[in-house]
Amino acid sequence: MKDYPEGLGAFGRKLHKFVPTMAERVLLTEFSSRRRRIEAGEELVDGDRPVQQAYVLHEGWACSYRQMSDGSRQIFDFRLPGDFVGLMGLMVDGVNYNVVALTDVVVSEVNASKLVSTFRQSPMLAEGVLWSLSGDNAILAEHIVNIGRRGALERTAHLMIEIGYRLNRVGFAPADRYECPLTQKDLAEALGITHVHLNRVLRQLREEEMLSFNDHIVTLHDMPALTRLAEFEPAYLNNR
Amino acid sequence: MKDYPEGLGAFGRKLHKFVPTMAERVLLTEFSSRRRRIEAGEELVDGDRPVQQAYVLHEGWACSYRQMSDGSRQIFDFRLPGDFVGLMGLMVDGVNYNVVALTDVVVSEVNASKLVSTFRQSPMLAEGVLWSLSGDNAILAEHIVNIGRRGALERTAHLMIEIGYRLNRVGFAPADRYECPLTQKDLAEALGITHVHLNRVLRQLREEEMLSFNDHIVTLHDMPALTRLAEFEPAYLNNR
DNA sequence: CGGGTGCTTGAGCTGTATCAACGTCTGTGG
DNA sequence: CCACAGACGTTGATACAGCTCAAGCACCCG
Repeated sequence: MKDYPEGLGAFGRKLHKFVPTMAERVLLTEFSSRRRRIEAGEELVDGDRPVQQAYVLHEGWACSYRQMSDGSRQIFDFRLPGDFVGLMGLMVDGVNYNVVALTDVVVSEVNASKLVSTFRQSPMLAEGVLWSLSGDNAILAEHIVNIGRRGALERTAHLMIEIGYRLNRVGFAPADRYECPLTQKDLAEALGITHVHLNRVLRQLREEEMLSFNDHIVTLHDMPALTRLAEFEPAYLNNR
Repeated sequence: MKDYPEGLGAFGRKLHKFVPTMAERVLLTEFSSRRRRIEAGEELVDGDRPVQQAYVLHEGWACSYRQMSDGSRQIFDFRLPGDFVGLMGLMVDGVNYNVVALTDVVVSEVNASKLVSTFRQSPMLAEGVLWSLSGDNAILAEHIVNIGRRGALERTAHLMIEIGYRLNRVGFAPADRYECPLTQKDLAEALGITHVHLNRVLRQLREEEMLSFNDHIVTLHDMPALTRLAEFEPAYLNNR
């Protein structure tokens, strides 16, 4: 739809604004190189391990979460194609969360020296990285608002719309439908409610013909109604 | 306590790791220049206004919040001395949150061109900005965990400890005591509970002699007990 | 065929919200 | 100097959203 660099996939699509020259193009390509596949269930970032490695996620889903001592966990963000994973780990010694692959994923590794050398070679791309992190920030802030102020129904609708938007933005889904590898338990852990209650919420959303989630397919049947219900405003996803 | 640049205050103290040379020192000083005072109650960032200006906060407290259509609001972060305010606004067209000064504050303005020129002149400082934003990210993630998974008592304890830590880190408070300009309503809006319920929670924390909040002074009477209760782990605040 | 994983539903409980009232302090204007 | 209004904090009574515990169902896979 837009004139972004072809062949760089979701990542290039997201950062296309920061790749004006051929030189930047080459650097960005470097970020997307040496791809490798990681299986569902593997931890991309593990707070208990010392060594930290960041990634660019090209395909598949991951989630950032915090394991609680009582056995429950809180997912605080999903990582979708085009997103950085674990960037923070490069900047600090330790980190107290994990990131796990929810599906098989394809990633490029980003280590600290690659990041630093990119900063030296292209201030423009440094801005791009900052921009990307700002976007993550906005998403986290929105999740706080979602969990802190909205009821379970609105909250669920909001997250489902958000994910749809983010997938659509990087060309991984049409506007009203996407494949969603999450279990109800995963979703509930992201929303701060129990999976039992989420199940009832999903039923209600289905009965009111706003949204369905079956066989790992989410369908947003009635976007206007959903948007109204959740008070969803896409501004924070800083599209283009 | 450490060998950080004197005269740059909280901001220099936070970023001292990224100021190895005199050249960087000068650039950082530039970030702290042209200070001005803004009164309590003024909006530093307003999502409804087009123009966006970022700040370095030198003194005083601010908070980032989202106004909900039903009149309630969710505070998702407090901004304390040494923190950036509204950095994201420089990177995107619009923003859907506000930042308001909770006390009179002293700030330096940071505009987009200053930020970009700094990126060009010092990749090291660019890293510093990235590091700072990573820290904000970690704080937001922790707030999601706090609101999503902890009960009101633990949640309150956690936030109070966090703020104490952050103030202590930039030299604005001893380890177990700080001046806190928040009202119970503000705090409740950050914690995702009502001010009525917060009042009861504070009473309980007081009665169990863990924490008191009177006359705008927070005293952490029993840090070990509080830390245990809230499962507080300071790692995410990436001190030094 | 048996066991695991994920989904669904029911019944009862509880943490937090809501509504309402009152107390205290502070600043303001008569 | 008093009267009053407006913030803020405190407490009680009641309601309800979401939790817990428990069970059963539908798959899928070895």
